Amino acid sequence: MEINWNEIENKWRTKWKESKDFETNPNEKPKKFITVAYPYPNSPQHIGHGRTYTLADVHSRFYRMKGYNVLFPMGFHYTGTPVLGMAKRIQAGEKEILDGLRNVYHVSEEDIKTFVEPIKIADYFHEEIKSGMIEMGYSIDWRREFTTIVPGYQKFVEWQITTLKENNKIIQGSHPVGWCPVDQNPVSQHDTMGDVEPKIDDKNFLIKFVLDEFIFPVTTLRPETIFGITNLWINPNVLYKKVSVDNEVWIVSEDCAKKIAFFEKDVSVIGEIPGNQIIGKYAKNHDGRKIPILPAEFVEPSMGTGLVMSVPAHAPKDYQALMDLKVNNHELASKIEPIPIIVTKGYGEYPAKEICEKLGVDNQSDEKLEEATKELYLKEFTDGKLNEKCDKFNNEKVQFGREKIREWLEGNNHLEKFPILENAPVRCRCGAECVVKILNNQWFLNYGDEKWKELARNCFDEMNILPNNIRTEFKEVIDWLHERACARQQGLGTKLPWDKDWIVESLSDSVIYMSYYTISRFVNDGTVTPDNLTREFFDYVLLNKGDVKSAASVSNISEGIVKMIKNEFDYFYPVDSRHSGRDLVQNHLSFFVLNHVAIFEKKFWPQEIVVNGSVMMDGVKMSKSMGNIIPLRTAIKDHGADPIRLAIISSAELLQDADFNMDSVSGIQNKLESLLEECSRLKNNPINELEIEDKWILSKTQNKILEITEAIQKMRLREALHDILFTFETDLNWYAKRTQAKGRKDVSGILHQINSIRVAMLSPFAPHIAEEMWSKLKNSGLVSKSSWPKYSKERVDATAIQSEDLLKSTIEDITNILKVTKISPKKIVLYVNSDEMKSKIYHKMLNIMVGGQNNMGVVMKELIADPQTTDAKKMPNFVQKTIKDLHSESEEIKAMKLESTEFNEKEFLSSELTSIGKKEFDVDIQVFSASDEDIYDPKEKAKHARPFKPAILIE
RNA sequence: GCGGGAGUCGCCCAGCCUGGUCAAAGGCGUAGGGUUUAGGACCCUAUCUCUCAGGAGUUCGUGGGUUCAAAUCCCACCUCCCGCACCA
Repeated sequence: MEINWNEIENKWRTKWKESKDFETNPNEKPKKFITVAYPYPNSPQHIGHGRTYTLADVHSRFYRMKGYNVLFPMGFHYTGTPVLGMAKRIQAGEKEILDGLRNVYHVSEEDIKTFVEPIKIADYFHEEIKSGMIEMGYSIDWRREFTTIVPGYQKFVEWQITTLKENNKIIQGSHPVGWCPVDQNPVSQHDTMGDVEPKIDDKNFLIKFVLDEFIFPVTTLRPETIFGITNLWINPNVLYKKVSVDNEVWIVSEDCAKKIAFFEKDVSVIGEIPGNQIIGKYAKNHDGRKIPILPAEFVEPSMGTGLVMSVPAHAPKDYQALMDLKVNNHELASKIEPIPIIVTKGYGEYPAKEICEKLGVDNQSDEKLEEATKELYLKEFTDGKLNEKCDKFNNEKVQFGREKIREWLEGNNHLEKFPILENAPVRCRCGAECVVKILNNQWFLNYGDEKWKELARNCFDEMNILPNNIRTEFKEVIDWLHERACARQQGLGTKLPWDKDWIVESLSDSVIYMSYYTISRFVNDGTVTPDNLTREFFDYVLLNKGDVKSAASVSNISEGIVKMIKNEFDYFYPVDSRHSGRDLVQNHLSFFVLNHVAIFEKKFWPQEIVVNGSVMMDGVKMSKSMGNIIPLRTAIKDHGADPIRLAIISSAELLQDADFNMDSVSGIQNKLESLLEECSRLKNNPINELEIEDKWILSKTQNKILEITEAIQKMRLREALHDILFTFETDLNWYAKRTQAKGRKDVSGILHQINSIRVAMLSPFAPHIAEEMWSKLKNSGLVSKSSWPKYSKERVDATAIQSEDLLKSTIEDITNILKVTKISPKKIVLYVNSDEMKSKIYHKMLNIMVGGQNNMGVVMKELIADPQTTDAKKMPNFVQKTIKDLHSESEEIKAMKLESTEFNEKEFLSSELTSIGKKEFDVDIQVFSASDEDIYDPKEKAKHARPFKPAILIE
């Protein structure tokens, strides 16, 4: 049967829409508030984006069927800069981006023309993404939709950021950023040529020496080496500048003078001095020692200050430069000996000397020096220890000592940060070369605050995190977080209420917005206007601060409306489940928790976080440049929404990266088609007296309900789906075999019942086709509104399960013998145990072993201790073999056997095995009890029979 | 460096949290059979080694340990992947 997916899906979507099933208001039922990180609309969503939303939708639909009042809303995050960069590139007519829009995203020329305006881009993709979400069948309450630049939301963010500031969570400070000197703006990846992120290295430092009336600053990555300094290097061929910096005068290279002008310092060049005029002078270090200044050509004026300090014991370049001078009998240099300050395993006193000799370095322009430097720096950093020359830092490991020395020097005004562009040169789109600028008036959220962190930890401790093994990662993130800039100078968004030069940064205006979903529907339907959303209003509704009277009067709305909105918030909050991709663990999800604990009282703290991995396409990462992006809507059109949903879910468990491929989609299509076909065939006939296999399959169905429900609760959707679609099939196949062998024609009613349960459980995963199946089964109403199948232990028939199990294992044994012996059977005879003592011992052993005990000694001891079974010591062989039998059985079966009532093996096998055995092996099967008078037992097999393990004779 | 994660029977990948149901699911590949005018698609069977009686042996990166029992817990080591910020 060919399925027209789009047609079926459309049909059911219309039904859902008409019945307003997903529009959720407070009612008397328990609620679940499930949210997903809203999308940033600068491209259509592809299959990868679909994953998080699909998982959340399954989650929502599941709880809806479980009887909860589920709110699943959606918004759109316009805040940020990427569309600005896009608009600029489109304005400039850049071929790459235009081709992408045309060929990958299929945007019409007309629409592209409007894209010179950033908001038009966002608007376009907003609609595009929304359509895709609807087509995927997401059960979203669209009445609550908003974008982050609508006035109501901005009011909310203003309130949020003001509240944070008043709670002392926001501080001002300095921060280095990538900066375009021409545009006078910070640059991010989207603003640069080739889309490179300007990387700032802030592990670079400037150390001040004093040379007469001047400051002689050098730059270094290793502040700890000041203890091993022997001299300073200057390039004799460079013309240095005398520069007034605040109230000091520095000698630096011209390049450096330009850089520090962006460090919020007062900088002006007041003179110059050739490098060779400084050679031979002395500069004083932090403890007043006089350090000679020597010439070295490797010193580059573009690096740092253009001046370098020399640590010949540990820096290969310094060592080699010193050697070069000594070879030329430089007078000053010949008196200098390296001062070792770090002890490292595997190296002697002078590591730099050793490594230069090992690599065969010739002179200071030797390329091998780079390699030597890299190797030694790393080794000394990871393994090295500071020695007694380092004064109070003696014995510190370099990794920790470096930081301490830095702090100490900085405290004494001998050291400053000197951030550099790690991946220079980075060019702005305007063509200018970017620099590092230090902003002194940047606003930060003070995530480094220990008290704040502690609150967040409390929240995490009580929160459900799925999968749980990502919990440690959150702990680490909280430990590691520190101040984070929360405002920037460009992009879409909300202005800082107290400093209108700044816009609230996009990761800071998206942390507690879930609460706004409880308000947005009243803004959207006109109950309130953005002007009504005053501070007093939010304080009352969200924080229960103040009283309804003044909140209403200040906001200029009725008390009834304020109460109604507060009621809505109180009903839906807190967030019961927050879904997001794993890439947001380090930022959004952690900020989400931090901001909630900073603003809301404890009962409104988030309850659960669900994190999922990303999606690969045929085993490789999806990327525009690879051209392997499939827009979600295209995929839906080609394959149907449900097959895509299932393919995404079935390809990986939560945190795993899912590998999406078209083979699995068509496999799923086939599966669903045959299931639909079966549903059309099944009649809801009355069910007659149940036979043993009926009881078995119904019991199995109960077990499946239990397993699947538990799996979904843990968001192990892949496992659940797999059970619904495939594992179920194994049991149904066995059932079919059994009923066919018996020639039964009356099973349609039972299969109808089982498949109804199956379809109901499939419904959250593949909602459209499940509706279709449900209607083909002629069940009433919508399956999405039916209730989730309930597990009841009473409906599990332990005897049926153990007897079917006996049947299966007996057939397996016969097959096994046939396989090994390669004989074709003419006659099969079974002998079941009839020894009462064996049965008694067997039961006793079940009792002993059901908890997992399987030690022969222990089992035997317990058997002998019981007078009923003390005879067990006469048959150790039997006990040992039985231990093996039971050992290889599942706990579930063991428990079943223990539970089940008296069971007659012979009767069961002779009535049931004959039919199925005939079908399987095409011979008649005879069953004897070992004690039967008329037994046919030419090979004396009967005595080997054990309970649930009949002896077998094949001729 | 700091932090997180992974290494499973030809390949991909489940199992590990909660030890025994594990020679270890599923998919691909391969082999044999069926169906088909052919290609394709589909169905059945087999797929660590040995074994003519339902059995035995050796496996889950390497080496140790805990335990009656380890793919699963602990320790060490090797290899690989990812994140480190003001960016959504």
